[in-house]
Amino acid sequence: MDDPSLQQAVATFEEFLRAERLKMTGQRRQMVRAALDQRGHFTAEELYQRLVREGESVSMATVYRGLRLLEDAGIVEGHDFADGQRRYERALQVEHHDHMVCVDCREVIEFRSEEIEKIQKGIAEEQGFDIEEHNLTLYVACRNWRKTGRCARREERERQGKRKD
Amino acid sequence: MDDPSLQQAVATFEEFLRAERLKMTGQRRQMVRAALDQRGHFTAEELYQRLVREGESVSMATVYRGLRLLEDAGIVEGHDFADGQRRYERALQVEHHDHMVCVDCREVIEFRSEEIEKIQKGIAEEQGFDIEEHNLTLYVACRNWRKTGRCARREERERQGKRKD
DNA sequence: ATATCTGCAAATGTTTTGCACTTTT
DNA sequence: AAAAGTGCAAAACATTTGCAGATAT
Repeated sequence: MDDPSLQQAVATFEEFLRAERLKMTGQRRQMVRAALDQRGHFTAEELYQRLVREGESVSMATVYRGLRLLEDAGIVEGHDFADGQRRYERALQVEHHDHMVCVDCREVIEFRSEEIEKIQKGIAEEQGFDIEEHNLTLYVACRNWRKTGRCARREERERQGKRKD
Repeated sequence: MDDPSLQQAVATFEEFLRAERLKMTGQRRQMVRAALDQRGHFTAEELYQRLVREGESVSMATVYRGLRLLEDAGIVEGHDFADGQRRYERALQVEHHDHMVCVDCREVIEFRSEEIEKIQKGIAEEQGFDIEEHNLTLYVACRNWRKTGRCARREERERQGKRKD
């Protein structure tokens, strides 16, 4: 509630809303809070469920509409991991990165390569383009999974008691 | 009809089907033909429309079911360009490449970077993973588009008479 | 006051599925 | 004959939208 980075995010969002002549509402404020507090990547449904669980009064429609605004405002960033549901993650104070997704456990691992970024930029420029955004996702299998048909990390997590991280 | 690469694709598909104890049918044969003949990237709907236009007897359900098989057999490759529709392209005798998609005209430009591939592999291996597949898509804007709000290539295509390439 | 929001339910668009019938093997 | 494939219409999903009433500026 008195998290300074939350304060900053709310301020950023208010500024964005003002510029667009939109309004700050309880639902939107709660979405900012919940989205920042969510660790890792989350879907619209997950954010909605969380808000409901916390007793907030909000609907799926509002969550979808709000996520679009949060994304436009740069509070969250949306990704498409090709599984039919858009995923979001906080974008404020987070340096840009790409993703690896385990094809078995769906765990998302972040990574960053200055070198790849640079090459990408060069390739686009060769063709006269500017990159607006990009998606680099590696779909990976743990080595152990290839051999055993099971994912080491998933098993590890299960062993630790299924807290859904 | 006597395209050797079509013959090869059909043979490859038949082999795949046999191994899976599935059957070759007229619809599936027509799908292979049409898919290979389709230039660029196409959606399930586009392939279906084409087959219908050509007078083939096929349904959307069969196209969807067939595309999954064609993909599993390595005849086509599916991509998700985050616009809500899966796109396919022929995968036989085509070297691996990544994509740039113009955010305005949606044109798809292919490119290839040995260097990026190498770095990706290294990054995954550092974490103990093997890459099963990957998606590298640059969403780009023509420089001209940034200035004028219109896409140079789109205009060029429109000027040339709207043949949908 | 007035423009914007919200929730609801209905609509959307893509892809999948159940089922009765047809075709391959 | 048995197993698999097909078309149809219905279902499934994630996401969007129209609208009437509620709320922020």
